Amino acid sequence: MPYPLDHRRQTRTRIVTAARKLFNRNGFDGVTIGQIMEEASLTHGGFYRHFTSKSDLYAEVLDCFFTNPEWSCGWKGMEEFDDAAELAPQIVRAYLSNAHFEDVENACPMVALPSDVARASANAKRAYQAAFEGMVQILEQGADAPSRASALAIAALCVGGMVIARASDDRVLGDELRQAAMMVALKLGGWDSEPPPPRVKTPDFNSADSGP
Amino acid sequence: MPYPLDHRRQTRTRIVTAARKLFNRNGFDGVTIGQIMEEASLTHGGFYRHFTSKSDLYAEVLDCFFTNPEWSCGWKGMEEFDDAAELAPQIVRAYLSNAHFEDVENACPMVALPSDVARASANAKRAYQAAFEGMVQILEQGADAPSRASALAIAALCVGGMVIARASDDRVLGDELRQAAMMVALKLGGWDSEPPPPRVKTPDFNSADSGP
DNA sequence: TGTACATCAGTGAACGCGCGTTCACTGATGTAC
DNA sequence: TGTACATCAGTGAACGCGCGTTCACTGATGTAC
Repeated sequence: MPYPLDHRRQTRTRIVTAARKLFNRNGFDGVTIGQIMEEASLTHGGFYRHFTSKSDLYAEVLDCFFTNPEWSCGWKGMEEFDDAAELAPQIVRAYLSNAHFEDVENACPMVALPSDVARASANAKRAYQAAFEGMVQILEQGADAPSRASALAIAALCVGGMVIARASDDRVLGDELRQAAMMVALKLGGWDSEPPPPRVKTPDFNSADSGP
Repeated sequence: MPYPLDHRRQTRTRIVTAARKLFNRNGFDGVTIGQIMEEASLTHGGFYRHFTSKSDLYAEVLDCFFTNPEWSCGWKGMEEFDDAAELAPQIVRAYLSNAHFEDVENACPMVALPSDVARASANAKRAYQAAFEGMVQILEQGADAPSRASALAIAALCVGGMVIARASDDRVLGDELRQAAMMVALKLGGWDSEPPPPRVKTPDFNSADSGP
């Protein structure tokens, strides 16, 4: 067995990471295998040592992203919250934050890829759905948690607000929309009276660099 | 000036109509010019008599769709409402209805194409934004209309709910989500106490064929 | 009214580029002895 | 410990297909006389 034991696994991970970044920015058809391999510091020929096709990689990217919490923590910035009642409103704030809006490459793929997934395989859709259900589950937890219907609506506000903001030309409208969605979502969850925990800044919609 | 005066215009419209249908179903990269022209009962070579490029057509499709109300009335089914106070809740119901969910080809492109548009030209984004603002404007009108923030949130619930439902694998979750989004949106708008006008059926989420 | 002409929408073959995929080869490293 | 070997990750040239775009040509129809 030549090469170190996890060499293969590491390379595979590098490819998936590169692909996630590029797919997130440009979608499935907007990215070539050559670009992905170059981003992973490899040449395109080696791709098929790790994946059977481009679609195969796509499914794995979605799955990994939606499954692996660490990948989305850049904009979440909330690892330290184990109290569910505190976690839920913080997720809403982070999801609709400037930081998440601006970091396209590391954004949640629920925002970046919905129409791609709607046309993709059942595998891709399952991965998307799993992510959404995971989000709803978190929102439903906690002391005086919102109803299931409210949790679903809050999640739809988060994803919908971001999706529309990204597809709009005018940043001002996008900001206004995200702020409105955040306000309504927090109210729906019953979190509007609680001040945000002091160690995390409230997203500031007037400054481009704010967010967790 | 050979050919009837509006022959050219009619053909152009046929191409745009065919393109709208196909783009809606398969996205920008998932459709070829040959397919579009075939759908319009023409051969691919003639395409460039009407448009300078595929992107050019795409921008026109978005613009037409978002501007031309008649194109989206299949699922709206609400032309007869001129009373704004009645129109707004009816739009919410129709937007999140089974009919709209199932009719992919004639669906609102805000639902079908958000990630495509997010990566497309400023022209495309402007068209998307115009549609969204149009929707918000309708929701803001009427007697005791909701606040601007509520109108934005209601629109985000409509679009977001549909987008997520389309990208999910499980129809049951999609139905539950759309129902929750509808309930919350109607409540937000203050329309939950009013019964729906008798001449239009309330969307029935348990029957596949319901809707206006 | 009828004929010749001009225009231009539409046709379909051809071009050329890019991309997904394949394949013969290289070379790095673990294993056997 | 050192050498020969086997394995397989990675390379890069090549293939072939599909699609956007071009172009010379056809033919339908309005206009001039």
